[in-house]
Amino acid sequence: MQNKYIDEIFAQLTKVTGLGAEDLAGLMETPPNPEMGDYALPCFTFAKTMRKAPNLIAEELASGFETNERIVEARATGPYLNFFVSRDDLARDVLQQIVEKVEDYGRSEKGAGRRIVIDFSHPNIAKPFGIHHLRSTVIGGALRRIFKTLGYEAVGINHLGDWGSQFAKLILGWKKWGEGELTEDITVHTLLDLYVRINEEIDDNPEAEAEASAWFRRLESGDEEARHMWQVACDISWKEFERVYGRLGIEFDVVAGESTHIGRMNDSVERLREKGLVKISEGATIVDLEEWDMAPFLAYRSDEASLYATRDLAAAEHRWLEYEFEQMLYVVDVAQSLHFRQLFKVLELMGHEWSDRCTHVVFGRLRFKDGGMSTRRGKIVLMEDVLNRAVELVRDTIEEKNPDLAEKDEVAEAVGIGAILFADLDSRRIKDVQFDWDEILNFNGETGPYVQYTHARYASVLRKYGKEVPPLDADFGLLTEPETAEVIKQLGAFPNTIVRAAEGHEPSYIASYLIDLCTAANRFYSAHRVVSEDESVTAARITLVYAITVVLKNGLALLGIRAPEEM
RNA sequence: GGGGCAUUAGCUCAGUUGGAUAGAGCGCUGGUCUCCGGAACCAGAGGUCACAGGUUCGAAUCCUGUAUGUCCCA
Repeated sequence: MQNKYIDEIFAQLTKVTGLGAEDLAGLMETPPNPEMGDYALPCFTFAKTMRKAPNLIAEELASGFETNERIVEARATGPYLNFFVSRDDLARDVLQQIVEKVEDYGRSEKGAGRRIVIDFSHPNIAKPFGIHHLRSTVIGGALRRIFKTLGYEAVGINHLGDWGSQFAKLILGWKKWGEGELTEDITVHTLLDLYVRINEEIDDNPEAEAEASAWFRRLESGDEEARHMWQVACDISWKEFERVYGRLGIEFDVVAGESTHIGRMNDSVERLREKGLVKISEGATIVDLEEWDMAPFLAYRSDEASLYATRDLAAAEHRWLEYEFEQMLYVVDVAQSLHFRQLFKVLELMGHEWSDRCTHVVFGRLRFKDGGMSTRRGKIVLMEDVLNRAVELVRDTIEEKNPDLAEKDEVAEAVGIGAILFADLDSRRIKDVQFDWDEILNFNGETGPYVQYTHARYASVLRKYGKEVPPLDADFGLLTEPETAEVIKQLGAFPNTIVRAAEGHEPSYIASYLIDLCTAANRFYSAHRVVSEDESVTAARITLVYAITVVLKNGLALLGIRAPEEM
């Protein structure tokens, strides 16, 4: 919270209270009700030093405050000192910025010269893109855009799960039941069937397990046949992933799976040894973390096989050398909490002073009403099925509500996927998400389609207006009704909302902000006519409506959601 | 057994760094509309903020314990 109004308030209060601007900033808040003011200073803390009742202090400060063209009133309400900002000054300030910057409104250079690595999505190769990868993909994708908007150099990395014993199982499965060569014509679904079947086989037959281990050793030692089959499986999967990412509007700066780090694992483990951190326990190579109440970090299994922990260690060290990041974020579900606490502790013990720049951006799990799902047993909800179903239902709704709409397919795609994305991003990431079709496909209330609808509705008003948008001669002094002022306040809060979302690694702040903006906008719309006989009022309100569409579009874009002009 | 996370209205969730009467949406009930897109707007009902202590002028928010749920531990 820092702007010229706050500066104005501080300029006067620092003299009277003897407190610095920073101390005051920690106290300032927003009144619960806009009728009470725009900013508030609770006066309880002054009671001790000034030896007076807080409400008296508030009154004194209020009467001593010199109002001006920015702060038009300082009023004591009980123990609170409330400030009123000039409505037309605020309107002019906010709307001019939006009109000038348009798609750059919200953008800043705050993060210029600062680099942040974001590890997200990382689906498993040789399995279809499941709905359980939605959250990391969507949260990470949003964070990448949010940081880029703030001027950071955000490096989005897709650390594909393209290494591990599951590939050995797959190869074994193909050897047992596959027909001919493994080629790229095979679909990822065939690979999944194979994976399920071989797991059943291994459960029943311990010899198969040993065979799979042998294949993994061949793979890790660079055996040509094993490597070739692995590569084909990767190519098959990547084709599908690219299609899904395209629909979700997700981009990466680097695609570097676990396999890119396997050549570095030995060096990393060697460094662990040099530091005297490793122990051999039951044949496995470990770092004992009992002192920190954690299970040991497992570097190599007793059969010398690497684990994803090994690969994450190598990857982290490599990324530091490559990027010298200010922060590195791992957007990974809560089930991996222990793993990351272990990893970061090991990095610290190794003497990497950058270990505290690593953060596990935790999110809750997707929950289904009919219980969980396991790829191992082949129970998997496919991402594309979910997207397709949402798009189909939107298509039905369009037929019902707006049958004359042009480009129905394109709009249905934007709105259907928007609904899924918004549903995933609108609550704090730590919470588990209930995946409930009824709720996701109910387009009323706090949903993606509601935000998109609000945008389309005002875009339509601008079209009906028919003249140049935004008008050049708008008098912002006409935008002072309470409903109007609320919209303007919301519009002005957008840049800082992006900052908060970045600091908290919390895209949901953007989603809730958009809902609040829509609510304020729709209230304004139902209370006031935009286009009327009065030309100057019309020009001012059209500018406001234009600003609403701009900010809704910018905000949705941060979440990866498109804003159709009509729907 | 050890550890992480969570618990706010029937359901799904907000609640900035501790501050004014705990807010939305869904669902339910009722209403708005001679007019810019009703996927909207307004109103009503619905709460011991899991429980018990503690810190504080002040706690949904911080601390401790308990309960419940959930996840992790070669």
